[in-house]
Amino acid sequence: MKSEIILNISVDCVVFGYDIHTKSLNVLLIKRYLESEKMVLVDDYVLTGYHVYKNETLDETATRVLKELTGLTDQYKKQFKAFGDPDRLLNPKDLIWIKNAEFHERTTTVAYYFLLKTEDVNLKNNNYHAKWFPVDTLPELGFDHEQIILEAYEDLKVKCLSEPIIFKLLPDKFTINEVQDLYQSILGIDIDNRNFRRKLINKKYIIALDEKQVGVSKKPAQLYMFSKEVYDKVFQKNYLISI
Amino acid sequence: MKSEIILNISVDCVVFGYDIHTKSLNVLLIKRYLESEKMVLVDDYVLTGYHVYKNETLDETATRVLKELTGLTDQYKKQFKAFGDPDRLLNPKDLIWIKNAEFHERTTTVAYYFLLKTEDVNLKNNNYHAKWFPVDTLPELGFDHEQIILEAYEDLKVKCLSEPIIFKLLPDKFTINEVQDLYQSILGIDIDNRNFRRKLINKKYIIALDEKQVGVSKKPAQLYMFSKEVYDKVFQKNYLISI
DNA sequence: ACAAAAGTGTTATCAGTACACCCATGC
DNA sequence: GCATGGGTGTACTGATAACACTTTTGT
Repeated sequence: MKSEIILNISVDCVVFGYDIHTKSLNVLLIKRYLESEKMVLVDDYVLTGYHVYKNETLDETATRVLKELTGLTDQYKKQFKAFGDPDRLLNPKDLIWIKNAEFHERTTTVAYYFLLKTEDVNLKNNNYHAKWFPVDTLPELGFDHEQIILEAYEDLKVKCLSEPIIFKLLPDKFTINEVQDLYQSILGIDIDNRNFRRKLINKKYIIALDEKQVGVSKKPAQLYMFSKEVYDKVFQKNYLISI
Repeated sequence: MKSEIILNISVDCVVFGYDIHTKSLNVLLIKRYLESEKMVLVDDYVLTGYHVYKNETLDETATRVLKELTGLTDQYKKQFKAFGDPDRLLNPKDLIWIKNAEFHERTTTVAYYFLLKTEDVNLKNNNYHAKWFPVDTLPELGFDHEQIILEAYEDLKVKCLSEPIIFKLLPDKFTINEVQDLYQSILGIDIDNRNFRRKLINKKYIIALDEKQVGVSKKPAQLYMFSKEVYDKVFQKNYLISI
């Protein structure tokens, strides 16, 4: 037995996926397409999202939406902002679209972002024509979803500097250079490899494994893992005021 | 002509006010009181909040709610989280209260916090029996408002370390020691006066005025101001990874 | 003259930054 | 043997942290 939906509250999910091979931070988007006999009415992309059910929490909605699209559960997620402007769904294409959906014109959406690896998502036989787009070359987007993505990205940029969420975007076993590449992708900066390497290796919760890369056509790199247990033990708040 | 309200979406405001004299970071709460012939049914405090009107943005709702309670406009505000658990308003007292108000049982609230000075708020002839409470000794609170306040406070603690929002809680002219006291109140830590003083005075956007405190029964301290213009000019993102 | 808070300097340590070459491996 | 990315060391600089006494003022 399904619960009823709340017509004017939705959750939208910015699904960030890192492609370790192309070193690209991507966003997972679904196709929005509608045509009349004569012409294409709507043809763009949107975030995945859905209404909140009457008996579920916002977090549960987000989890459900992600599972529906990707099959994945237990991925890192963060609620980062609510978007509720009265005109956020009111440009012409969106109105056409809303007419065809069970959707209130004045819907407030609570936006989440997820962090995962593109390779964990199987896009074959996907009902939504979902596709990955690099976060810096987004396609045309419906509703206010471009703004939502950009704000999610901003939040991610800030957060990855102070919390070890970067590892949510990487496989369990990774090389130091892969972490550096990821930081560079997210932040759009260059990082000195020697300094970065020293810094990371000195962290007690970055643990060198007894393993090296296999199947690479070059010198195979040392693999490391991130230990959340050690991190939690070692971590201490610092109250450094840097204004 | 007033717009209709959206019955299941509200904005709640955590109004932080710093009392420079008692060195206390306070939260402004309003009385919730209801009695039958025989007994007191509800007697506690809640945040100020209200439904969103159909034609206003969430930010506008927050601004309106603050103005209604304090008369103030143009105060620093931040939307920090949406709370939408299906049972967030469902403990017995809250149900009694909701029966008496035009209020949907499954209301999602978008929470904001404001930063201002207690002395800027005139609580005489206030319709809501509003009262300041130190953030670390809150009274009994209705709904999920204790949780909302604590999360607002956490956000404030983090944010005041990296952005110059501290000055929103202080008068335009302040002494270095007043800034230090405020940091100590918010963060619950002790700060070395000499180090703090040097650090602050070295900032180009902390500007020494040609003025000293007046009417104090001790050595009057040098007054300073914060210049947002200089801050914006001088400010540059740093990508310091501190995980 | 006393109380109260304002204001001041030095040293040690740590972290960040800048910078260029050799090494190990697969092909 | 060569191309590719992996991996390494040092010196400089700037910021933080620890620490206690003198000064100024109002009363």
